[in-house]
Amino acid sequence: MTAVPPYDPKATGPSYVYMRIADHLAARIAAGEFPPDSMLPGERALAEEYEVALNTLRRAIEELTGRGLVVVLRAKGTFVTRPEG
Amino acid sequence: MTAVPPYDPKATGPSYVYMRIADHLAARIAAGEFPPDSMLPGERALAEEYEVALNTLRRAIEELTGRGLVVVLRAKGTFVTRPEG
DNA sequence: TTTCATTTGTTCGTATGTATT
DNA sequence: CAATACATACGAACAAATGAA
Repeated sequence: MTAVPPYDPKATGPSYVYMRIADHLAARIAAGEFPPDSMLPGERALAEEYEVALNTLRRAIEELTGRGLVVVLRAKGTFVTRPEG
Repeated sequence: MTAVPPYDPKATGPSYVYMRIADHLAARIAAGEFPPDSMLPGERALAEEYEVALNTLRRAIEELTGRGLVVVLRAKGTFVTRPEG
């Protein structure tokens, strides 16, 4: 399992920034970069990393919660869910 | 069934603007002001009426969709769902 | 108890994009 | 093509919850 290529703002794929970021984060999770139960970097850190506004990054996280890949706990962090359980 | 009192930005209740607006809109729906299958006023109109930013009004609508009270159809409008089916 | 740092949550105002009619 | 209506995205500021000091 190779590492997920860095996020490329100009890559082809889903039209919307938040969706591309969600896909990219999902791939990083699937690749084991963020294992089950681990905490993701903070929203603001991720927003900086992906070079988007906070709201846009939050949209991406929202997408991941919708897919059941993460759970968000206020003032605590965003955590990778364990497949199944 | 009396009419829903006008929205009061300073009233007590849920702390968040979007939640108070969602509750207010839900009451208007329940009161029959917006009957099943009817279209709500546009987002911008409602944002003006409630004196909030567009994003905040949209957050309130999101809350209503979560409650199953409305469905949002892009470029068509926001429609009141029919209780049960 | 109070304070502080950390992290997510809300709200604003604005601009631009996309889908439907 | 134009009008309408919802959708995405930006940047900034402030609020609220949590836990540790």
